[in-house]
Amino acid sequence: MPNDYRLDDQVGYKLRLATQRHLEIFSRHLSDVTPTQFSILVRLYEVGETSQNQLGRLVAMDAATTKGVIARLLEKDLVEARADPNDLRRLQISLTDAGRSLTIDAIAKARKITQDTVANLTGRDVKRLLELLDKM
Amino acid sequence: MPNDYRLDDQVGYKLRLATQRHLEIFSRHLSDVTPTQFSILVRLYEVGETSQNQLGRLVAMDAATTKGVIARLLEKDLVEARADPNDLRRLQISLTDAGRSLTIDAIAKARKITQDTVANLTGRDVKRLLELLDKM
DNA sequence: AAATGAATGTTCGCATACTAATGATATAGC
DNA sequence: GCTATATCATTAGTATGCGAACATTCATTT
Repeated sequence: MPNDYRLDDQVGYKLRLATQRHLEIFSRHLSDVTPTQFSILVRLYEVGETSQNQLGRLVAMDAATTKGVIARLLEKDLVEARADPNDLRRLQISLTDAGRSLTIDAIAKARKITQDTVANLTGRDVKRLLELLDKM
Repeated sequence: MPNDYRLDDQVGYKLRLATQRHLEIFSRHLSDVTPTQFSILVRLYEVGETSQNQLGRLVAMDAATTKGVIARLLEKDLVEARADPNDLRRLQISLTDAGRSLTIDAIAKARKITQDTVANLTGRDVKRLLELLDKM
């Protein structure tokens, strides 16, 4: 009988709750873009123009998922796409001016988001949490 | 200039990666149900018959989300629903025999899933991780 | 040069998740 | 008893996220 199994003590369950909480805080501070869209924007800001698939890999996203996220960013004119003349398979993605300024602005807000998310933790706690998540 | 902001060091980003990893391990061990469906089943196993919304709250799920998850569990004949005669708004949900035995079986596999998920962590690490996620 | 295999992007289907809006039913206050 | 409020369930809309199948293009091997 599995009567010593407690759903509430499972890593997966707690991870879901923590993510839920973070998403809620995120959308409260930054309603223009979603966390996923934000990570794509920041990565683009960091590395400059890249192909769509490559960009997806840089944020650990499936090609199919990346396609959808980029489509929504294109619609908002935050990124632009152009064919790579050297490799006709590739679709080069880059930030627009609007995308760049929004990203810079969003990063400032993201600092606050992180602060709020870990508000109940001490500095040491946060460091340890990041380490543990990494190690995992 | 936000050149000291590193996406890879953000709690939200790492949470997403950790969740991703966990989902991958989960589906490898337990392909019959998803993590979400599993948590509903376990909770139902713990508390017995409950209304749909109540059940959703017990696993921190939106009513709309719960509705979809229950619909898929109904289709697989793992749970059954009946109207509550005392409160016609309520839809009482309970495990079927098949659902109960699958749940017991799944819990055994879930232990292995948790083990695999935290394979890189020591016992103390796991305890600390759970505490930190909780505190958060 | 032809064939083979790999990489890139696209589309489809399924499963979460959340918000907002709606309708049905209960209940509390008067 | 009536009404305002709350609760429950459902539906529609938006956004991830993944697997599978596919076409196009590129690189490699024969």
